[in-house]
Order: sequence, then structure tokens, then C-alpha cells
Amino acid sequence: MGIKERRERERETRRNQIMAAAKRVFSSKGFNRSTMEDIANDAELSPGTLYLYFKNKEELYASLSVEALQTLTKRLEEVNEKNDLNPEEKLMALTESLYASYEANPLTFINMFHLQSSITLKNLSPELMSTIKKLSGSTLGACAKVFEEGVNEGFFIDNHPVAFADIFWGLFSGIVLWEESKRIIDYDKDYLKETLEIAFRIFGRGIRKGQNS
Amino acid sequence: MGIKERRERERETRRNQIMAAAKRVFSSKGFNRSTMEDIANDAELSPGTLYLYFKNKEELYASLSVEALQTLTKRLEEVNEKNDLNPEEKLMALTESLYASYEANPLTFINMFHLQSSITLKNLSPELMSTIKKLSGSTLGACAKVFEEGVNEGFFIDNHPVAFADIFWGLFSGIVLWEESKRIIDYDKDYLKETLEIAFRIFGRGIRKGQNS
Amino acid sequence: MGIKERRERERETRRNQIMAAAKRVFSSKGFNRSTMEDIANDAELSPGTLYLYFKNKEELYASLSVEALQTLTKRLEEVNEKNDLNPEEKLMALTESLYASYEANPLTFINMFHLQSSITLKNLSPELMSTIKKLSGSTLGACAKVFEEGVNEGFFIDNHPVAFADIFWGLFSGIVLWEESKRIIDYDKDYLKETLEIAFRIFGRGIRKGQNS
Amino acid sequence: MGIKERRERERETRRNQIMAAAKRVFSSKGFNRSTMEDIANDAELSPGTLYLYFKNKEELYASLSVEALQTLTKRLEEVNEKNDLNPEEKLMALTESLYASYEANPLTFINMFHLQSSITLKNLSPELMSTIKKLSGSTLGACAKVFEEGVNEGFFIDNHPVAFADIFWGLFSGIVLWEESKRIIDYDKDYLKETLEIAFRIFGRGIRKGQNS
DNA sequence: GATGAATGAGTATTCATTCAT
DNA sequence: TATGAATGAATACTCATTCAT
Repeated sequence: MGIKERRERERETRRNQIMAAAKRVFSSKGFNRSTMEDIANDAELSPGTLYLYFKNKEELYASLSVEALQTLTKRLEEVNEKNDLNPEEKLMALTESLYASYEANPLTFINMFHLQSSITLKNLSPELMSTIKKLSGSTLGACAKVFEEGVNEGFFIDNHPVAFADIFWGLFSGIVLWEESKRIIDYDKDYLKETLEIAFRIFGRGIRKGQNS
Repeated sequence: MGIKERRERERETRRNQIMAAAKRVFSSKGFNRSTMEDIANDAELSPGTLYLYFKNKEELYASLSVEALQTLTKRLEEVNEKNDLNPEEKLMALTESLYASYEANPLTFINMFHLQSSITLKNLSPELMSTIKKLSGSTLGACAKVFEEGVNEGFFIDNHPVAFADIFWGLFSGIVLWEESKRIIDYDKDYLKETLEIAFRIFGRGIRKGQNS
Repeated sequence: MGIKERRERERETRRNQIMAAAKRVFSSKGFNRSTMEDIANDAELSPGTLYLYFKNKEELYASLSVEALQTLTKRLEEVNEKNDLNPEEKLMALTESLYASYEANPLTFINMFHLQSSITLKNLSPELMSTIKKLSGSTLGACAKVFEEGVNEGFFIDNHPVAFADIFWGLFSGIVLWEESKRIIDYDKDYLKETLEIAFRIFGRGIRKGQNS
Repeated sequence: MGIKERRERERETRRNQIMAAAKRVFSSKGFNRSTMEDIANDAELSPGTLYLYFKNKEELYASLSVEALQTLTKRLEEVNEKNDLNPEEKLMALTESLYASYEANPLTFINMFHLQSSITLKNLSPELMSTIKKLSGSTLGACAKVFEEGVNEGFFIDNHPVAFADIFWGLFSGIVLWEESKRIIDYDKDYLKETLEIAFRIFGRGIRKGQNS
């Protein structure tokens, strides 16, 4: 059993080693221009070894997004557990968590958005697909919970509370992608953080109760 | 002269014929899985002919987004020219224009979002790049004008009017991509229109003046 | 008949126009990298027109060598007709003719050598092949005549007079090709003329009679 | 270490296997009409494997000439090391070495001449280019040494000993190419060996001292 | 488990040639 | 004659994946 555990731990280490390399390579070249050999070289392993840990290139790629989603979900759930915050404060914390996750790993984060809306998604193994589905649900659920609470406690308007989480998430990802594209086009400006702050302030204002709408 | 003009018209027709085929093929298979031969077959032309009208696969792909951007820009500018609408009504009209463009060609529209935030952008010819840059600017400019007007006329809050257009655009694209990904994951639900309506109502509420913020 | 003649003359003009363009293009890019469109552009004609005057790309290419061979043959025969020169003087004149032809059109001249020893030769039309064969024969014949005369008149040794022409021609083309390759490798030196002079002096010395061999 | 050595040896074997196939295919079809698939089939390997050993088609082609040059250089240097021969005997040995190399591999030898005077040369990798340059220098150097020695020891005339090697080499390659072209044109005759013998006898006579020039 | 040599299917692109006008 | 748009066959090269060691 001790041996089995050690094996398991070693296996996990190797997996992480590969994912770290994949993250670097995919981030710098994008999915198509990255080759399995590039990743193997970066990980100081042979190409064949990658296939002992990941079924194929797509699953390796998707696993990075899964990892990012996991971290994010965990952070969002932690926000929910902070019972000393009122809904409005939780909304701020949610926003900060999203941004922190983005900052920790901008490119993987962006890829995650792409993954979610692409044909790639259709080619994953059922298991991975299911994992993504579940994580995606958790992430959204964590957000939704904040909004439901806010509606119930009379902080937020109650027109359509179920859609708030979608809008919150869409607002964030849309602005990140859009600002990134402007950065590519203009090469220099970077208003992302500022824009996000304004966006979420407007969003908060839009859903806060006690305003004449 | 008459001949020259006819040639030009024929050339334009052929170009459109190719783009229509490309739109169908790219939409159903995505960029990577679509081959130039697929597109040629769909257009009932030979592969070689495609290269008489488009420098390479990437430029053909990008030209679809350019077309979508052009249509969109035109629509948004038309909204601005409607002098009988007040800023709040213009905001509604803007929203409707975006949605109409999306509905007319969902997949090209989504690809346009992807194009804007991807490595692809870096490999286009300078001319096409410049076109995209200009169109992108026009689109944003048309939105910005509505918001500036709204602030000047006292309809909208004036915290950061310049960012409103970015947020407006990001909000739309983010929700579209996100809802699309949920549709892929869940296969059946389609709340997009509803979610967008709520989103823009919240956004309008958030930037409308005369509310205690 | 006057019309027919004019037609013929026009046809000849157009042919020359194409060959001049082909000479320029092939010289700068080599056979493979030159396209029929390149040549058509240079000639300010359309690609289709080229095929009204030349069966295909290879024949167009070969026709340049034919032209060079024709000029050369003519010059060599003129040498033979100079009855006031003795064999040794004729040999000098022969050498000068070869060099003059080379200088007038170095690259076509070099291509001619390549043509003569390549697989290309096998793909020509029988007519063109026959023309080349005949011209090649004339060229060599003109040289051979000088050597025969020289042997008969007791100027040159008579070991194997028939081979002298071959050696003479091979000596020239070999040195030209070799010096050209050295120029490509070293980029700067150009000893061609000097080397050729020495070579032919040695050759003359080698075949002159009255030396203890 | 034993493993590493074996790997290296296997690698070398495979490289030779490919080069042998390439030699056969290029010899029968020429560079342009030979495809990488042809060569792969001949070598009983897959096309992809060829690229593990050669960067591209041109480098594979050039490597054949390099091999021929290497063999030749080695032979010529061996001639120089034969201290029991006088310069005139060395000249004969040089001639025989050239011819032996040609006979061992006529078509590769001819290609080598073509390579040296063509546009191809410009598209090789710097390393290969440098190798060719160096080998080319060695070959010529080996010849030059014989002539210098001959001049110093009073066997050969001393007009321009430095050019003798160039002429010697040019004489050989020119005659080979020229006789080959005549063989293509006439299909049957083969006077090459005979012509070469006469040529070198004349050359030897031309540079031998003690003759009234 | 780990390797890395070998595979071979897959495809963008070119360009000589044709032919309707 | 001249055009030039259209053709479509031909091919070098890549790279995800496998498997013998």
C-alpha cells in the first residue's frame, strides 16, 4: 500500500510536470502551432511518455483548462463560505477572485474561454467532457448562490436572479477577450483592470435594489 | 470601360461565391478541419481558383470576419443617425442591431470574436490587419458615440463614459460565447436571447443617471 | 504574298520579344523558379500567347540555347573562312570567338552547357532535338576543320586530330562552369579570362608540332 | 556508452541506406522528376523518415555530391603522399584518380558538376555550403600541390602554375559533360575514356618544360 | 515505466497548360 | 491572334501517434 501510494504520488508529479510544460508551450504558440515534441522537450521527457499520461493532444490541452476551472471553483466557493460578508461584499469578493485567477495565469484562462465555445469541446473523451461539465456547473453555481442570497436578503432586484450568474461570468470573459484583442491590435494599451472595475461597478449598480428602475 | 467594369463585377461575384462556400464549410467544421478542397468543392470551383481571389487559407477565413464586421459597423452607424431617438432608445437600438447581426450569421459572428482574440491575428497580411483595425475602431466608435451623447444629455452617469462602449461590446460577446458553450455542453437549452435582454436591461440600469450610486 | 511576308515578319518579332523576356527571366531565376507567368509579364503579353509561339516551357528554354548555338556556329565558321590566317592564328581566333559569345550572354551560354548534359534534352520535340544535334555538329565541325588543317599543314601533331575539337570545346566549357562555381562559393574573385588564356596557350603548346614529346 | 555508440552506428547505416536510394532515384530521373516518395519507396522507408536524416530534398541531393567530393579528395591526397613518384607520374596518377572516381559513380559525379555551377548552391544550409566550400578547396589544393612541386622541381613550366589546377579540373569536367551530351544526342558512341587520355596527354605536353614555346 | 525512431496519412499551395471569349 | 480566368494534377513536408526495445 505504501508502495502503491508512492507510485501514485510519482505519477501525479509526472503529470504535473507535463502540464506545466504544456502550459508554457501552448501559451507561447497556441494549440495548433505547438507540437507534442515541443512539449516533450520542454518537459525533458520523450514524446512517447506524454501518451502514458494523456490520451492525446486535445485532452492534454483540455486538462489545462480543467485545472484552471478547478482553482477558480475553489476560490469562488470560498467566497460563499465567508459568512461575515453581506451579498454586496460577496459580489466584490467574487469579482476579485475572478481577476486573481486570471492574473495568475492569463493565457490558460483565455484558452479556457476559447475551449468552452469551440468545436474542440466536441472531440473530448466522455470522462473529461463530464468533468468539465461538472466544474462548469460548480463555478456557475457558486456565483448563482451569491446572487440568490442577495435577492433573498433584499439586496438585489429579483427580476431574473437565475441569469445573473451567466451575465456575471459572460461580462468578465467578454471583457477579457475584447481587451486582449485590442492589445494585439494596438500593441500597447492595457486598460483591462480598469475596465473590469467599472464594468462590475455598473453591474452591481444595475442589480442593486432600491433604485428606481 | 464597359468591359473593365463587367470584369470587376464578375470578379466580385466570384469572390462572394467563394466566401459563401467558405462560410458554410468553416461553420460546420471549424478552421482546422476545413480543407481548401472542401471549400472549392462547395463552391464548385477548383482549388487553384481560390488562390486567385485569396492569398491563403487564413486570409480567406479572416475575410469572413471582415465582412461580418462591415455589416455590423454599418448597422451601428445607422443607429447613430436616427436623430429622433433619445440616448436610452439608441442604446436599445444598439442592442437590437448587435443581436440582429448575430442572428443573421451566428457562426461567423462567433468566429469573429475568436479571431479578435487569437494568435491568428498575428499572421494576417498588413492590409487585412489594417482593415480589421479600422473596422474595429469604427464599431467601437459608433457605440461610444451613443454613450457620450447620453452622458452629455444627462441620461447616463459620467464616471467613465469612454469605457461604456468596451463594456457593452464585451458584455455581448461574452454572453454569446458563454451561452454557446453551455449549449454544446448541455446540447439543448437556448436562453441566449433572454439572457441578453436581461443583461442589457441591467447594464442600462447601471449607467442610467438619477439613481443613488 | 506581301501580306504573308508581313505576317511572317510580325510573327518573328513576337517570337523574339518572348525569347528576350525568357532570357532575362531564366537568367535571373533559373529554369525551375521561373514561371511562364513571369515570362509573360516581362514580355508584356498574356501567358496564353506564349503557347502560340512555343509548344511548352522546355522548348522555350531550349530555343534560347539554340539561338546561342547559332550565333556561335556562325562566328566559328567565319573564322574558318579567313584564308589569310595560318592554323595557329585560327586557333587563337577560335578561342576569341568562344569568349566573345560567352561575354555577350554569359548566363544563356552557361545554360547551354547545362542543357547539353542534362535530362532535359530527353524531353524535347524531335524537331528541336534534331536542330540542336545539327547545330552541335556544325559547331564542332568548324573547330575540327581548323585542327585538321593544322595537322595537314604540319602545324599540329597528328596523334588524334579528331579529338582536338572535343577537347577544345570541353576545355572551354569546363573552365567556364568551374570558375563560375568558384565565384558563387567565394562571391568575389573572377579569374575567368585569365584562366582561359593560360588554358588555351597550354593547349596550343600541347598540340603544336616540333616539340620533343 | 555502448548504447550510444550503437545508436550512432545505426544512424549512420540508415543515412547511407537513404543516400543509396537517393543516388539511384536521382540518377534515373534527375532532381526535379524525383519525388521524396520515390526515394522513400526505394529505401523501403516512409517519407517522414527521410526528414529525420535530411532537412529537405535539396540537402539530400547535395549530400550525394559531398560524398563524391569526399571520396575524390581522399584519392587525390593519396596521390600526393606517394613520394616515390615524380611530378609527371603524379600527374598521370591524378588523372587516373579522377577517372576512377567518375567511373565508380558516373551520374553522381556529373550531378556534382551541375551542383557546383547552379542556383541550387544558393539555397543550401550554411553548414552544408561550408562543407562543400572546404572540400572543393581541398580537392583543388591537392591538384595544385602536384603542379607546384612539378614547377619547383623543374618538370613543368612556371608561367602560371597557380592556374594549372583549375585548368586540370575544368578540362576533366568539361570533357565529361560534353561527351555525355554527345552520347545523349547520338545515343551510342562512347569515346570518353579515349578523349580524356588524349586531353591529358596534350595538357601534360603543354606544361612540360624543355619544349620550345 | 520510459524511450525515441519510425510511421504515413493528411493538405496547403503552385503553376504549366487550356479554352471560351 | 490575343487574352487571362480557370483548371487540377502533382508534391514537399509535418506531426500525432505507435511500438519494439
